[in-house]
Amino acid sequence: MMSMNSKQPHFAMHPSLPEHKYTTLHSSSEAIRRACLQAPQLQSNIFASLDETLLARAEALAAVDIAVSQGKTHPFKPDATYHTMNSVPCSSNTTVHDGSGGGGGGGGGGLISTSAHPHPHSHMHGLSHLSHQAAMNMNSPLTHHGLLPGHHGGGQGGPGLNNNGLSSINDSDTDPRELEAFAERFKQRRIKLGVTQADVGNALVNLKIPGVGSLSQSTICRFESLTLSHNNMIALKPILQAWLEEAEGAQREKLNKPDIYSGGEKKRKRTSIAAPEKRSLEAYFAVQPRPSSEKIAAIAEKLDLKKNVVRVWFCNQRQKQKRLKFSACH
DNA sequence: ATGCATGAGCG
DNA sequence: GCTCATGCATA
Repeated sequence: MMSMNSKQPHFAMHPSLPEHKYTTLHSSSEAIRRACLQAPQLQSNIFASLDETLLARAEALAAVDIAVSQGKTHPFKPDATYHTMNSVPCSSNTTVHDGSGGGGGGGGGGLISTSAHPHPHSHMHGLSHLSHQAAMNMNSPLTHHGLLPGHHGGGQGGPGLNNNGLSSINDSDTDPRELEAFAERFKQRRIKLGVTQADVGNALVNLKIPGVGSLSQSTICRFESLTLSHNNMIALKPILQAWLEEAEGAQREKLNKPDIYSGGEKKRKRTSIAAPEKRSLEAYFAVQPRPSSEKIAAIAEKLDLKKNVVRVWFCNQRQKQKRLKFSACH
């Protein structure tokens, strides 16, 4: 009985997407590169004054990348993972500077909404505001929701501390290793319960935890695969743990007493950036992860992509890289 | 499982 | 305009 169909319409604003060729090709070499290449700052200035030249060069670089990536396979996955892979030596310096590093500081998250998709735009359901940018400021703003596990702000990891009695976080809760272990346990137990990721997300509402609504399959999946930010992982852990305990408890009950009961709008079109363009973007990104609006416009024009698409791509790329760096260092 | 996108909150 | 948390759509 939870009637909600968590799909609310919500049209993106692409009147007519470029409908590029759909290709799925990932050059995972970037992962490696990113993990090791952690001091792009040095080139910021250069990029600032470069223009066609560098762009062209970046593209040339991209071309090289193509050749390379076509010839071999890489051991790494293209996307960052939270896994503690100690193999990659993190340059002592450039480690995890939280977002504040670049230029845009802030960063809020979604809000903790109730699961009752109130508006036709039911976008953010779940908790969101959880960890926020807790890492940047040691005082996580979300704590005022009582949801976020508090903690110091050391380096990347720290959700602000909050002792509302709601959730006190211990060092172990923020320990990457522990989170990783929990995620693994969570997945196994979830599967044992025969529940899908989507089910979990929707079931969270039933926990009646203040501020906690539902979450999407995507988020549950990312939690299990550790592809969320560290703070996000920390914020979600207690919630998912609560669900797990609840679910297992319910199942036990069911086993004891057999019986009881067992049991529209328009869709947004996803833009797909073709492989060649993607490679170029990656090349640009390697040179300058935070291009100015003008640069973005220039790149967009060169690649025949919408400026906003390029901007968002860079944003997402930065998010990914951040995770990557973090996991690489932990 | 993951790519592209939205939107809150912040500077 | 960015970061961050999160979602829809899709491979």
